[in-house]
This record gives sequence, C-alpha cells and structure tokens, in this order.
Amino acid sequence: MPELPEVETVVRGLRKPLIGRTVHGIWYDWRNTIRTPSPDDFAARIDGQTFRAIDRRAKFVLCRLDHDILVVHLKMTGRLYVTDDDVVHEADRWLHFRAQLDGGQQLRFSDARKFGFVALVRDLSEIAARIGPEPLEDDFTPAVLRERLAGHKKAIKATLLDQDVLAGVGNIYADEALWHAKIHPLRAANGLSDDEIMRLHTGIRQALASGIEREGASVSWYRKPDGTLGEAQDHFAVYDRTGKPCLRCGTLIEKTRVAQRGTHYCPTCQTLA
DNA sequence: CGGACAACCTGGCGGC
DNA sequence: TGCCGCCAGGTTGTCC
Repeated sequence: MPELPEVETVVRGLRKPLIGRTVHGIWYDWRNTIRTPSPDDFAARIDGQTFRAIDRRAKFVLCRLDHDILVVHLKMTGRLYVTDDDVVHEADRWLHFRAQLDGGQQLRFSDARKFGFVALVRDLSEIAARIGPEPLEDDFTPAVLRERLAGHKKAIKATLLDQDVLAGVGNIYADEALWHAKIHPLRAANGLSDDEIMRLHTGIRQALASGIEREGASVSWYRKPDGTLGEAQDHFAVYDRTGKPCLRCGTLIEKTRVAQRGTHYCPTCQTLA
C-alpha cells in the first residue's frame, strides 16, 4: 500500500484512538513480524508504556511511547488499526501482531504478504540509518533536491525511489511527479536542468500533497485506519492508466519497466531528448 | 558505483 | 471450476 501519503493518512487516523492509551501485553503469530528486539524483550519493554504521540518519517509509522518508539513499516500490504476487543475486523484475516490497550481496545497489525514489521527502538536510526529529507517540509527546496540528485547518474525514476535520496516517494508518486514535471523516467538524475529540477520539485510536492488530501490511494490493499478507501487513485494522471489518454495532450499512456518497477508515462509529454 | 535479480510472502486476476 | 503464470504500493542483499 503505502507511500508517504498513505502512511501519513494512517498516522493521522491513529492519533485520536491511540494517544493516551497504555499497553498491557502483546500477541503475535509470525516471528518475522517483530523485527527487534527479541519477542520476549519486546513484550517486556512495551508493557505499561503509554502512547504519547504518533508521527511519520519517510514510510515509517512512529508511535512514541514513554521510553521507546514503536516503529511500524507497512511495506506492501500492512494494515494498522485500533478496534474494540470484541470486534472482528475485515483485515484480521491476516493479523500477525496485536497490542492490548487499556479501555478494552487493541492496536492491530495485519499483513497479507508478511513483508511488514513492528520494532521497538529508542531511536529510528537503530533500524534506518540513512533517510533523505522529507519532501513536504519547508526546508525541502529545489536547491536541496538538486543537491540530493547530484552524483546519481542512474534513472531519475530509480533515484526518486531511493529512500536515502528522498524520503517517502514510492512507485505511484514517482510516476505522478515525473508526469507533472514532464520528465521521462529514464532521464539521468544528475542530468536535469535547473528548470527541470524546479518542475520536479513542484511535481513531487504536488503529487504527494494531492495524495494526502485524498487520504491515500486504494489501488488494491490500502485502507484508511477506519477501513474505508482512500480516493487518490481516482485522480492519478498516469499510474494505472495504461492505454488511457494523457490528461494534458491526449496521447495514450504507456507502461514500461524502470528499475524492475512498472512505470507509467506519457510518451509525448515526457521525452528522453 | 550501477544494474540486474533474487528473496522475503501471499493474494488476486486474466487466460486457457 | 481449476490450474498456471504473472503482477503487486517496499526494501535488502548478492553477484557481476
């Protein structure tokens, strides 16, 4: 599911039900779901801690407890939600982790593909050493983008997906941002003109802001914490629009592969030369 | 360093 | 209906 807009939507939806709640025990059924520390240490450490704040960094959900951070990565199919103890949730079919809360509620993590994980750390750097700048922060300027792209001569699409270069952009929003900027996904990252970098900077922020505004893209697995669909997919310019007309010029959108990822673009608006 | 590719896993979908 | 191959929003590690 989850790129920056989807994770941001999850974070916003979890604040109200989670902040102020205290953990009283955990349950899990898949060893790899708890990345660190060991399940026994995890259980002992989290017990009795209260959720104080919920934030996002890149695609990580950061649940700030009294002494630790409960970090959750949703990867492709992760879902994170709070329900009453006795509620059977539609996503429980793939439930792998649960934290019992006071007040008769539970924080649940479900993940059909089991790529996602939860972790308990003092600092995010323990599991993610280098993460690029947050593209929606005020200090992310075109100059910062130019500096981040310098030295990367591989395809701009692949570079945008690199979380060390820039935080939070994934396959959907990379395609959308490049369409907005009228840049071909195979252009060299360090070969963009100043004007193109300006357009890409705008395109990245526009694509991500639009995604957040629509509360994420429910292409297949993603749901908001309340279980309902996001609406960003109804406003894509190129992603999942193969064979449909470009919203700018009418040319049919094409799909190819860049960095082993499905890549959608307009062959007229986004050229290599 | 870059690029290709496999791994980690499962589910959904289209085609036959 | 059943089976098969392919695809999927992410990340990491390996090999050349």
